[in-house]
Amino acid sequence: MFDVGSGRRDRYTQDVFRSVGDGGSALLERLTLRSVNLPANRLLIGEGEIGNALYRIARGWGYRYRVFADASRQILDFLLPGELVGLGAALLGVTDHSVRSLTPLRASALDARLVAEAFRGEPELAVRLVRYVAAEADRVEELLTVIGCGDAVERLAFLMLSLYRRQAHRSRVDPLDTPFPLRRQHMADALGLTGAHVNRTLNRLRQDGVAIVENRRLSIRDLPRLAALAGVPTAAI
Amino acid sequence: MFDVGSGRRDRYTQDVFRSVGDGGSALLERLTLRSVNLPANRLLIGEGEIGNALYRIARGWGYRYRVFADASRQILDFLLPGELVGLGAALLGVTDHSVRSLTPLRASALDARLVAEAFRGEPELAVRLVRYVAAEADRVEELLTVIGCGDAVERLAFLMLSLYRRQAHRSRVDPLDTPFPLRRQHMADALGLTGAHVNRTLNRLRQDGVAIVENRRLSIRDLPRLAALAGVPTAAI
DNA sequence: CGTGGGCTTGATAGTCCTCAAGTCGGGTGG
DNA sequence: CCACCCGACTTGAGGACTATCAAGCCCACG
Repeated sequence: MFDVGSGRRDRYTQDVFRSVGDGGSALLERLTLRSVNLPANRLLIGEGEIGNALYRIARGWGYRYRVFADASRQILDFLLPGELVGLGAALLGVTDHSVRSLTPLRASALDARLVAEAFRGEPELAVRLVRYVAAEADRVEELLTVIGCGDAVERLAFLMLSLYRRQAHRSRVDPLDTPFPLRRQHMADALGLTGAHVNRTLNRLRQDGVAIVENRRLSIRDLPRLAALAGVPTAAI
Repeated sequence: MFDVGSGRRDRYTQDVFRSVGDGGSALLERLTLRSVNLPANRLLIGEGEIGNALYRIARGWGYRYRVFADASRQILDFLLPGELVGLGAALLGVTDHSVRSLTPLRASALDARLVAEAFRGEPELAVRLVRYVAAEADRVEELLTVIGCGDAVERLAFLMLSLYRRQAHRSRVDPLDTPFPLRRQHMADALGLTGAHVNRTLNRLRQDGVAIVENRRLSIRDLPRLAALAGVPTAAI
């Protein structure tokens, strides 16, 4: 008996295929098509082509975004090594977002029929896939909340904490020296700010001894304060 | 053979149980527990209790929201008659949002085991449920985009258009006289604005002949212009 | 070494918020 | 039936935050 909605607080569901049993691993192996390599800042999936494309990121970071009025863009989520790309869209059919590499990226393309087969014969895997999508949606809702309610300092604190925790969840990382490959403009586009103001706000966070972003790395100097700014109850750190 | 990610552009997936076949209808009937009635502005599901609660709205509107830093709130989505409440949370296990009635509300509670049973023995229904969650997530991403990229006029235009289209999708409604039971504060909390500024912006939209909100009803006077403001390509109206 | 992209910083302006007072309308109790 | 009352709406003035625009700097890279 697999558990659905059993209350596990597994918000950062990753490694979808790990410990799924023979069926899941076999499916994964059988449906891996090819490997792609991208330099930084290239289109992996264009707006509209989603639905057939399904990738698993082997190395590097990416992000998915929507364009607004053919002018600006909103980054919806960042994609870390080990995570899946295009799963949510594969379930809905089509969505209007694109995916781009943030750093040099290596990903393996999966056959989108994986999803259909999972639903047909691997309910346990299907549940994992759905949980994955729900966790993605949860992150977007968190981001929406901090953008709708918070000022620039709180938004940046949230972004730092969120990306730090996602990395810490999957591997041991030093809070004082975490990978953080976003440029100013990426933070701006994710948080509804401008690059210039992101820069000013980062300065303030550094001066206040909260956190430092430098050389594509994040150094968290005061985790409790960062979490407080990000709107996270201190108990949940 | 049921279709998964087949490219159907069914973004407003509703009536999840309609035409699912015997299994789906039987499940729905068997797992309907009781009916609840709420006056306007009452808590239907509190933050954290989600996961076991699953409702289907029979009459009235609701909305789900998150609180930020114990002070303000972000409305994530509105819930219209016929729609499901708590499904996304039932899949993930727990999320930190609450659900409240916007108008007087009648809803029937469903047994959350519906989800588990669907995955075990009704793959077609499971796919529909997942599509439903994906469509919800899609709406949240649209909202995030317009809040991150647009000004007050564009945000309000988006909200009007979005709620109009969701109603038009399920029943014939007059664009010149659509139900729109949100107060100023609801629009503000959904769009990252203040009630006062929502009011000023509504005035401008009325003076510009785009749309009028009055007496809990929306009157769209210039649909193409409204859509353009909302960031929707004119072809997609 | 030249070059280009990203970063940094300043000055200015605009959007939106805050606070507050006044108005309106619907519901309630006398 | 009327007076009251409370919540929602409306509008104004002032201020805070963030955007815009622009220029110079630094560094990585060819």
